[in-house]
Amino acid sequence: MGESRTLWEIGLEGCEVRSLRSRLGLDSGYASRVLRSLERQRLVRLTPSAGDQRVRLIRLTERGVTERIELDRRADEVAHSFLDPLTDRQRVRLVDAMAEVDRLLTASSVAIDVEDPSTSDARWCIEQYFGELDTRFDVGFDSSRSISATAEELTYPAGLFLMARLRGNPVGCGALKFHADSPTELKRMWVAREIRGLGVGRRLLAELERRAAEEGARVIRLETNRSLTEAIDLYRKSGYQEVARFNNEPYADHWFEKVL
Amino acid sequence: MGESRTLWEIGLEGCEVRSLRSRLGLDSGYASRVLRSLERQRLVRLTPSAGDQRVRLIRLTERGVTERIELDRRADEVAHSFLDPLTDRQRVRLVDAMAEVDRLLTASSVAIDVEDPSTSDARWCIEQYFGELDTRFDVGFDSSRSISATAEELTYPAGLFLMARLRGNPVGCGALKFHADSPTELKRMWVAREIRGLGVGRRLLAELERRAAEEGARVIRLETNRSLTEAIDLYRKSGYQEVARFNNEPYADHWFEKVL
DNA sequence: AGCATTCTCTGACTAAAGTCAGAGAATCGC
DNA sequence: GCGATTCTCTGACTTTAGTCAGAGAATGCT
Repeated sequence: MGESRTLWEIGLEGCEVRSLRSRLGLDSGYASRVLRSLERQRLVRLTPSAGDQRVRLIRLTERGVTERIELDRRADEVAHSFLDPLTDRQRVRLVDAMAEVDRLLTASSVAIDVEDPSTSDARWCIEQYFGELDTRFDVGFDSSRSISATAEELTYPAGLFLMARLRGNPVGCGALKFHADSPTELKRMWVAREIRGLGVGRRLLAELERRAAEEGARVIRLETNRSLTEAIDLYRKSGYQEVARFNNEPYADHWFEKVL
Repeated sequence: MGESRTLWEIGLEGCEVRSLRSRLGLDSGYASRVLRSLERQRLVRLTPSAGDQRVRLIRLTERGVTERIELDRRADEVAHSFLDPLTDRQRVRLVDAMAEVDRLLTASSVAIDVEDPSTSDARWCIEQYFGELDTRFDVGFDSSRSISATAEELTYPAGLFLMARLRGNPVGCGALKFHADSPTELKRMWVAREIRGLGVGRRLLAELERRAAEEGARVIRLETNRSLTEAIDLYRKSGYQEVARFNNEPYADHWFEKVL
């Protein structure tokens, strides 16, 4: 039943009831009853949160932890009952094929859409992007020294901001800055490390190009740092040609452009 | 709901209600209500069977066929929604990986057990085996000219009969004939064409050897025809050595034996 | 301070997918 | 011919997994 799933989702550290509810997508009334039933079985303990008296914290009791371990064990048993009749080679092939299916279904679940660059999710993406630049550039990265791409500059009609989401969670972004008298600029291309290699960067780039073309852009250009090798590979494979420096971005080593 | 599943399982040719029920594993009362609901929607027509007035035949009406096609279309749509965001290469990889998972899970669902060689399922397997020999041997195959391996000879303690089943359906067999003064003989190795290449032959052979050893056999031997190349490969790979003719089976070209 | 909002809980209700027992009609086995 | 079995149907009941409306307490906003 759903109680097992809930027990499992609580985790060994416990959590707030509201976060549990939103993670499992449960109705508040339903969640309340499920948790009370777990409490009656002495599998969990509910306590009011210290900070906010409305919020309830839920933790597994010792019995709850035992039960959770038992659930894991039974899941393992099912897995073994599938693997048991197979040879070692077949097991490896099964595990590999399932991982491949999982990867590709994950890839296909990533949705890309225009979003407002000023939302907290969008700002979170951009922070991740800056953080990654800071660790990868030899000299670190300070966004105030770099050419600007503010939320206003990336909001239509000045520009646009694309976000990639996996089951609701932001996992990538990319943006355009339109200019009246010069080519459209590509900015803020970032893909979360966990889902790299699934073609999300390629999809973001293709979608940005499609939308740039829709806005009448003939040429897209961008600058990038030599440490961002995957990005540079992607640009080259997507038809971008290296061109002479066209701006004075202090962190850039390469300038690319593509005629749409 | 389950009605769609039922509608789909009826098939375009219709079927008997009892076979539908056993295929879907439905309770008779529940099935009755589901089918009546489909009948009320004019998706199926129920008629008494000509032969047996207890049995009811179910057929899709024209509306039912349309509905079934619509169900297929919607399933296709879901499949497309998964494939749409992927590149052609990713699609090929997804389809391949899913087929691999399916193959390996099928392999792992095959259960091998000792069964009575006189049941109709066992006789069916042996007929399939004879049928295959008849088409593959240059001179055809007439079991009455071949060395016997009757149900009695393959029943413990004279011998034993293993059957491989996939979700209840027989898909392979293999047998042993024990002898007081000569090596145990291996007979009736057959695997249904649909599930070849999944390692079922190898498992049957390993299980026969294990049980032979359990009965105290030190050596297993067998004869086979040159046209049965997969079987010969399997025997060689499993450690069987070709030996001189040890019986006068008219259909045999090769004689093998393995010391356990 | 006071109104809106958030979080949780309770009670009432619902839909889907069954299970179970028993009955009636037809057929089988001897 | 007749008792046992098979097939189907009906009515009563259950379980699972919820939804919905509203209430109460705590907190946030201004």
